[in-house]
Amino acid sequence: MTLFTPDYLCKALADSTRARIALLITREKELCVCELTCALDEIQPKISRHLALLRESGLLLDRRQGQWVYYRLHPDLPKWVNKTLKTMLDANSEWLADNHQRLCEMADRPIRCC
Amino acid sequence: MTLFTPDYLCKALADSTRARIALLITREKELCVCELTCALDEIQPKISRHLALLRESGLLLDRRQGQWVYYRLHPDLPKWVNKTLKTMLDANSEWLADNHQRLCEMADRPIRCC
DNA sequence: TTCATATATTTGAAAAACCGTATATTAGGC
DNA sequence: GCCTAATATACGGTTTTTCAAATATATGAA
Repeated sequence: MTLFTPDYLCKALADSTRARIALLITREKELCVCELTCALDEIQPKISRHLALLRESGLLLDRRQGQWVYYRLHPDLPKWVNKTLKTMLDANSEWLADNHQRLCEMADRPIRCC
Repeated sequence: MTLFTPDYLCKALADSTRARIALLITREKELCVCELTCALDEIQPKISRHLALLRESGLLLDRRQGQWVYYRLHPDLPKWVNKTLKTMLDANSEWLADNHQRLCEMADRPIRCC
């Protein structure tokens, strides 16, 4: 079990790419690597590397479904972490607007079946 | 005016020293450098350096009163930043317990007169 | 002015973070 | 098996962060 402290959480989110990933996932519940790559308009290795950091930090959990790997918030996060993410998301929708729009306009988004 | 984004705030708090300073000040409203130096049990230049970062980031505001310099949260912070700090503080009192105790036991704390 | 206390800044080095590119791995369809 | 798409990791280099130690500045008291 990961011990979340304020500086630990902030270190995980102290990067634009990771903060955007975390908030988009907070909003959408679950996203796969290619959806995030499209939403953030970044190259895939960069997204994967930051996702690995977020997974290793204990913030995200992944599951593979066929070729795709989906990431979601870890279900056992302390309540204050979820609350913090929600607060940040609610107040920063403008900051995420471009990412959200690219996600919505993405062609051939993979279909979740479970 | 500083533009606060989630990653910007998290970068400011992505260090144990700075996170403790920010939360102690959130709790105590205002603290001077020597109080923080005592509460965190760190050398003074280290505290001053991190305070300068927090001030330059727009999170803290300082005022000099005699020999002492007091730091408080910047009054113009976005609401979500205050809310985030409050959430972190409320859920992490245990993490701050030692710092808070050292502050309470500190001898000759400077007296605020204004 | 001289001394002491509180605070800030500079310096130089070590550690950590971040990036793009190249390469591995894994799954699915033929 | 081979090929392709999705994802992960390794490599090498640049930038950023952090630190302790030394020094500078500012205030108040004598």
